[in-house]
Amino acid sequence: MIFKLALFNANDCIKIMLKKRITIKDLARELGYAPSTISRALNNHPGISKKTKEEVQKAVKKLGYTQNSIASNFRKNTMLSIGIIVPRIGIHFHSLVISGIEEMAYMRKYNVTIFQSQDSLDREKEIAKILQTKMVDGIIVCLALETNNYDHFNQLKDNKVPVVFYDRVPENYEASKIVINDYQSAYKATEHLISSGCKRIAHISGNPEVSIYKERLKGYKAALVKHNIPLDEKLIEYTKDLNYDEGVYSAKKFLNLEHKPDGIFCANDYTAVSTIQVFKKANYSIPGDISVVGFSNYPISRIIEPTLTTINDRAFEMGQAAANLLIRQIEEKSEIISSETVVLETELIIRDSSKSFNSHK
Amino acid sequence: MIFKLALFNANDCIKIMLKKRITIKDLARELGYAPSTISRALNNHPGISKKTKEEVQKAVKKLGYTQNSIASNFRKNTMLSIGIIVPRIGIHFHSLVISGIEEMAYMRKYNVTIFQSQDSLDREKEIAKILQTKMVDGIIVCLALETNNYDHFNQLKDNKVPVVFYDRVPENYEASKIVINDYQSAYKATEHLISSGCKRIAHISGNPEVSIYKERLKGYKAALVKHNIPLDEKLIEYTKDLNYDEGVYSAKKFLNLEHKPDGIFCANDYTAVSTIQVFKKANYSIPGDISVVGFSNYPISRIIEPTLTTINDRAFEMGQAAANLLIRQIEEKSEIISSETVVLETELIIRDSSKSFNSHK
DNA sequence: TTTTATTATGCAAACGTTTGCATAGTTTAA
DNA sequence: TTAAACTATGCAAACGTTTGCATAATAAAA
Repeated sequence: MIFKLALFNANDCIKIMLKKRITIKDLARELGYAPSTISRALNNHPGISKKTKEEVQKAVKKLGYTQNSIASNFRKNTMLSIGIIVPRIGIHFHSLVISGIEEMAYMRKYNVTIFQSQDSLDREKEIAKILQTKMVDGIIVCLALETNNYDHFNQLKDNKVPVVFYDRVPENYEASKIVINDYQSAYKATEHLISSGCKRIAHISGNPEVSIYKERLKGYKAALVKHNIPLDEKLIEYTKDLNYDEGVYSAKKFLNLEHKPDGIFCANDYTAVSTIQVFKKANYSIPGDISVVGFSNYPISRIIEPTLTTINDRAFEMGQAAANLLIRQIEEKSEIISSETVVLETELIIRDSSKSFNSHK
Repeated sequence: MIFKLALFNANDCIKIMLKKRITIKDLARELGYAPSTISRALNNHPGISKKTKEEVQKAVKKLGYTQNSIASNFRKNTMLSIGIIVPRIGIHFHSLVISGIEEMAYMRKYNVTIFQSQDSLDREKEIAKILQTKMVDGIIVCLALETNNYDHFNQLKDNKVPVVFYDRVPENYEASKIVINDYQSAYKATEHLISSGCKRIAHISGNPEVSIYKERLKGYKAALVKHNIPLDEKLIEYTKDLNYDEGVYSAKKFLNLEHKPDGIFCANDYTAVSTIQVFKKANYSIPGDISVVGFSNYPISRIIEPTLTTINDRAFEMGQAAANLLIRQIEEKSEIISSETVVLETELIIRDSSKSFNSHK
């Protein structure tokens, strides 16, 4: 033990005994180099000889040096870090997006700090304030349900922190956005119902103040109009946040109509699932009597009986795309942050809750 | 315009024009105070007069100052940040835990940085290396499936970075842990099947090398033994990671047994759901012919028909508890980091996939 | 041999904030 | 009136790393 300790100089001994962190200076003292040389050696700078680099690596192991990345980030004035503001992490869609973001960020050596707005505008503002303190190099946001104005993101813009929005994105606000084409997707879903023989198609909508639900509603209507099917407001149910119970409620209303629908396009899978269950319980056959199409391709859509025809909303890819775009903007460092909108292609996944194109008579 | 600009001094003008960040020094110059005074004013230090604090706040607004928290963290040698290593964010259980962590952390002014190990030991090691560079003040980990040795956490220990494990925790390794009592929970679940009249109870297990699944298996066996029901290895199916398809496979094997089970305890809800579906498809009535109990209380357990009796594994609370314990350890700063294990109480949620205590004859 | 490149290293400042100690000014107590 | 206490502020160092510039040492070219 004494022999082992003798290999260290007095100062290092003290550091080790006090469990102080070993710094570059300690390595410098140990090896008789200047701190700058150590720094360059650690960063594999070309001007440092191979021999020295090896010496340094050996000393790193010996003294147990780990970089103080706060100091490094401070000096380099970059965090290699991106922030996410998400309504709720527990919602499957968002957790998939976050997963995609993390995956892409990790590859590019960035790390990812998450915040939940809990769908509250106030909290979103608070978080925006926290994030503009140079804590992150860029931010990815899905707006809170409550959010109807975007001033709190201006400060970030002013400080040249790039922001990329996804899914619930601000309207009439210059910013980078990653979205799917909700209009087009809803159109596609509705058209699928039409072409599989449905004549009276209902829609369970989210809050139409929120742009994505507004677009889905529009797409639904456009498909009907295109195929000369009259719109009927009784066939549209508006919900607050498209949860399971609201789906039950809406489906029951459809069930009680004198002239019942033979197809329902739901703005998400939760309501689609509850719709299926309500109609099954009322002894309707799906898709025999009524077809149901959802939106999002949640895991449950493959499990519910019948399995649910739905739109794959590409959550994971959305996260990847958001991280990708954000990091590009961070690293561009041009004077003006460019605004770019990426629209991801969705796909209609046809399962058993709707008749397939071929099977309709 | 000129008048407005005249309110700024020359230096500030340059800063603003170049869009350089405003610092404490700029505020100091603007107001004729020392930077230290500004710093104290901003941090609401008692030694600074109210008048000065107000002046400073006014200048902050005027010049648009935001703190450089990298610098601040650097100087204070703390990040107010906790890291999470999680197998996969997209798994609902983990996203709930993360949600709980974020919630607690946010209240305590910490932020949360997430990493996915993708259930890979190598990646877990890599992340541990990244995290020990003083990037975070403490770490919360759920081990990767592959992980069978814990040396990569020793470096963290050496650098006095507290670590709290949850759910999949290391065995025979001194560390803080947040767990549920898997043994007890499985015992409870199995006993419920017994007391609702089942005589032949099967089990779908996860990988029994993983401690939580080993414990669930043990609990299952113990309940049988306690109630004098003979163990039968044919009634136990081992899976790799308890996914839906493995559940289907296992359930079919049970279905093909000459002497079929009348109750199945599944180590998670996915396999329970597939079990229900397999038996339903084979025209078994649930819970009439066979009862099924799951584990985790996933959202799907309330939707599947029949709704699934399961164990509430308290994911959100687990996250809260982990963050709580970790932050306490961070702030204790005692010389030795204490190891503490918190066992959360689970509850059996009885739904329609098993007969209730009262209804069994 | 002298000049010019080339290579390897060191010096010292800088990044923005915080903080222990010092000090000037003011009030209170003796 | 002087000492003591308190208030408000300033000075300067410190945190650990990086980096532009300078320099010493060596090798190559003239």
